[in-house]
Amino acid sequence: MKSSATAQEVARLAQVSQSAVSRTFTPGASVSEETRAKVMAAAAQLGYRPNAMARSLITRQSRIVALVMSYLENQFYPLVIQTLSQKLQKQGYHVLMFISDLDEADEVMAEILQYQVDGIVLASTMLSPSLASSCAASGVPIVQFNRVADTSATARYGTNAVTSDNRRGGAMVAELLLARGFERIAFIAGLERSSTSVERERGFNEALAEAGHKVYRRAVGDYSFEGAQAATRALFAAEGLPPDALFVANDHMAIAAMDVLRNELALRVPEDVSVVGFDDVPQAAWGAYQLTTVVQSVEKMVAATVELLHGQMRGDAPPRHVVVPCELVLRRSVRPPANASGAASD
Amino acid sequence: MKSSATAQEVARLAQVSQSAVSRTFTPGASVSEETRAKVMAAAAQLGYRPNAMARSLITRQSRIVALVMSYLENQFYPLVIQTLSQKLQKQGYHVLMFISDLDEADEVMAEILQYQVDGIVLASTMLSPSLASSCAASGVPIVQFNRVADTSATARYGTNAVTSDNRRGGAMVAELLLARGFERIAFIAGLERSSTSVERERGFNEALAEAGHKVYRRAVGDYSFEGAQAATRALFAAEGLPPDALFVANDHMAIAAMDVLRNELALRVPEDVSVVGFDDVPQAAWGAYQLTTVVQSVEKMVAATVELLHGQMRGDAPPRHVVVPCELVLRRSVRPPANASGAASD
DNA sequence: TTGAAAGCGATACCAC
DNA sequence: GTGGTATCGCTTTCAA
Repeated sequence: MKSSATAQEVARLAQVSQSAVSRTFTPGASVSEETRAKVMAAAAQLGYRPNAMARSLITRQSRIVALVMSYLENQFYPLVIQTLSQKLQKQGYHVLMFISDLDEADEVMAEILQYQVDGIVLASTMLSPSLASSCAASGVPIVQFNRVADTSATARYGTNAVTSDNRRGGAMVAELLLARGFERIAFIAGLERSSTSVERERGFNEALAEAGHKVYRRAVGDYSFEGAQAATRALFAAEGLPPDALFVANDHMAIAAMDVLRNELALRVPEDVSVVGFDDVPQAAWGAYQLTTVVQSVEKMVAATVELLHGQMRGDAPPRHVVVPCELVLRRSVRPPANASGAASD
Repeated sequence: MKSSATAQEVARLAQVSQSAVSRTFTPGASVSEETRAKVMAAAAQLGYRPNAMARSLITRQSRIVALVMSYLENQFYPLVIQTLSQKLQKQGYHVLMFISDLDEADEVMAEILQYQVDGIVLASTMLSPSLASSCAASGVPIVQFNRVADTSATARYGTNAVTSDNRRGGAMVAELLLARGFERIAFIAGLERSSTSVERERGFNEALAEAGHKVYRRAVGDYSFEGAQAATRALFAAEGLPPDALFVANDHMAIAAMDVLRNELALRVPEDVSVVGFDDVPQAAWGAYQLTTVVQSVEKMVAATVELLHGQMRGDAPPRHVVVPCELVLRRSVRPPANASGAASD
């Protein structure tokens, strides 16, 4: 048996019309209990399942959402896949994965459109103008996840976005480090052109400035493990006193940084240098490092994404940029206040 | 513009038949340069892309492969997604993701089959007999990745599998630990019913026995982070001398174990206890721990999977169980030989 | 409630 | 090489 049974065959076996079969499998259609029973019996016997391709050809709904990502090394993204996929599955949608380097985005876009997807989620990838316009042209709703293209383009093409409050998150880090009395605070940026890195740095710098401080040293890690390792080496190889605190634009890079600090430079964290990250990676990632980080909730972000997508797919709801608040979670990679070493208060 | 252009419209604009349009977009069809040019121009103008749904309806090929996974916490699996997705994309296939808890496997299966996928990759999930039979019935080739159901079922339904040489890998660990002179070697198992854990343990025990040794203590971690933490606590809380070496059935759990050793029990790795894992997780995961591990190459395993799938989809090639060799990679989580502490030789 | 018939958008087989 | 036509499996009017 190569192909599974068709509605035609089920109809024949059940002694009803093909339409009846169709109705039986269409929620909320009018079928008598009797016919339905006959159809279900026949269907079960033949192992019949409606052909989603044929169905979507006519309903113009594939119930497929495309998820585009550029790389999964960063532990944050697997979590996104899992959460998004599960939430969508509950609503009867499915995720078609596209791994794409940034330069082949247009090619990928063409493939996506062929599958008549109902929506697109763009994660860890910037929406190029050409991509945005081909989306707009095809009328497929698209949500940018975690990163946004420059707002001008977003506004122009009416695209949606879900990000966390990166700017505020960056500020929270600055406030923490200043309150703990650090004096030589360094920063490792991600991809210079990504909105996440830019916003986090902006908030960070603003808060430092407000307190009359400024960043001590700065390097770029391009959101890669290797890049962050190199950036860390550079920050600590420069002449003058080494940094006493380090804000890294995401957890993935923060882990790389701590790896270098501990295993190459023989520095202790947090005794010699404190480290703060950003994102939300599972404990398996930050475990050994007990990384203090600004957590952006995958759960909330994905929920917002699904909701946005839904609204767009129904046709109501205008495009929006949803900003999810984030939260600072203290762990042992930041040195506690000097006057409170040990006991908490009292 | 809601829906994109159809071949019909392109044909009209290009002043050719719809067939000509179809041929233009069918690699290796016979179209004159002239027609092709006319069609391409019209297509470009209308933003035409063939509708994959309609196409697959008639070609009976969706060029979609379903990937079923149960959880992505284990860093090994994101790598699998990425590699598999990229390799398949290169061949014109795409990955439809299904996250499934083991108990809802049948439900998921039904959904998968609706999409007329060309193949199924089952990772981190066991193939239940019912699942296997519904696959066999539908004639969709299926490859079990990394785990296998009991071989009897595999043979019966003629399913494919790709695993690494877990048994030999387990033996390699035993040989290493014995050669280094450890005496109280403990083991943390994964899911007791999974072939990976069973085979790794079997090889491990066999090699120990061959040298006249046996495992000192044993606990079960169920392949979860929390389970492995608890298992580690149990192993070291038992009365008597604590283990001096620990073989953990996968890296994900090994990281959890080392987390407990270091952060809860204040033990040093490898000075107080050596640890060995299994799998192939990225450096971001093992970095701080410098975990010694048996590496099963994702690259090779995925390559084998794609090849298997291909053979099955073409119809030639019999079902096979491909066993990929694995390799022991030494890092600092295992104490070096006592007589060679420091310099390597000389 | 039911069945017959008209497509959805593309491919494949056919004569020309 | 090209254009007509049947067909893929299903949903959806529309009469009955």
